Amino acid sequence: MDAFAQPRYEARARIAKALSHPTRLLLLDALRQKDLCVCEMTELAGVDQSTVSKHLAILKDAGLVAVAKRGSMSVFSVRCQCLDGFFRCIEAVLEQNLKAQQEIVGS
Amino acid sequence: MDAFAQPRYEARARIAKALSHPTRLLLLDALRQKDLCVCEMTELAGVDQSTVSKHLAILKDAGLVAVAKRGSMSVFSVRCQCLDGFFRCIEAVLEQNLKAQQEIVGS
DNA sequence: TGCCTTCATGGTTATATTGCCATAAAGCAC
DNA sequence: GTGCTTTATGGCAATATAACCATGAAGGCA
Repeated sequence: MDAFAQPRYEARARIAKALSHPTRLLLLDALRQKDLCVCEMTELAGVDQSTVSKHLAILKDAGLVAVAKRGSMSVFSVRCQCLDGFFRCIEAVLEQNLKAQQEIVGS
Repeated sequence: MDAFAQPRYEARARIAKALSHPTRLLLLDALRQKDLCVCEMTELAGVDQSTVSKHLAILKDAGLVAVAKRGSMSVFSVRCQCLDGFFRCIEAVLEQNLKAQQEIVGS
């Protein structure tokens, strides 16, 4: 790989990696509806609060969410509208894979 | 997490995970220009041939690329147009992060 | 046939990720 | 002040990922 291209692809991969865990996708989906604090998301995700906190830190480091302190609570919000494009792409791949599976079964 | 939602998010995450490595992003970018065989991509990526082969297997398992045998060569191609949406999303996040960085420095 | 190219896969090691528990910091109420 | 809530972080164990090397299978050609 080109030495100039490498950091570029690494930066992209860091973003994609933040989007590559089911719990983080769930949290992002929920945050797209409305802003939420950690304890609400802990309930939603059904895993330990520390686990949720770490997932949110990963999303925050990637620049995907923002956090605002409200008293003792941390309220998170999505930081970009562009996630639509990402989710649509994933859905399209899943649909396509499903269709391919059905063709195999049907043949 | 809802027991019904879980497999859904896991399926999404599998696709996203396939997109979360710099070498795989490079390969996909190259394949968006034109179909390529493994040896060409090995040259491009600058890593071991077996490494490229494994990365391609991951992309194939995710349904992101297709492979066609041509003699002793395996020619890969992108399998969905939707990747534009994905890449645009990543670029938007990167741009936004860069802008935020500049604001911090500039303040 | 023999030789070369192309590719996929098993083995191994190093590193990264993920989950929980325990804990500590900070805000709020009393 | 004491408590309770909310959150972030260190520690640790289990698992996953990724790189290389070595090898073997299959195609093409002389």
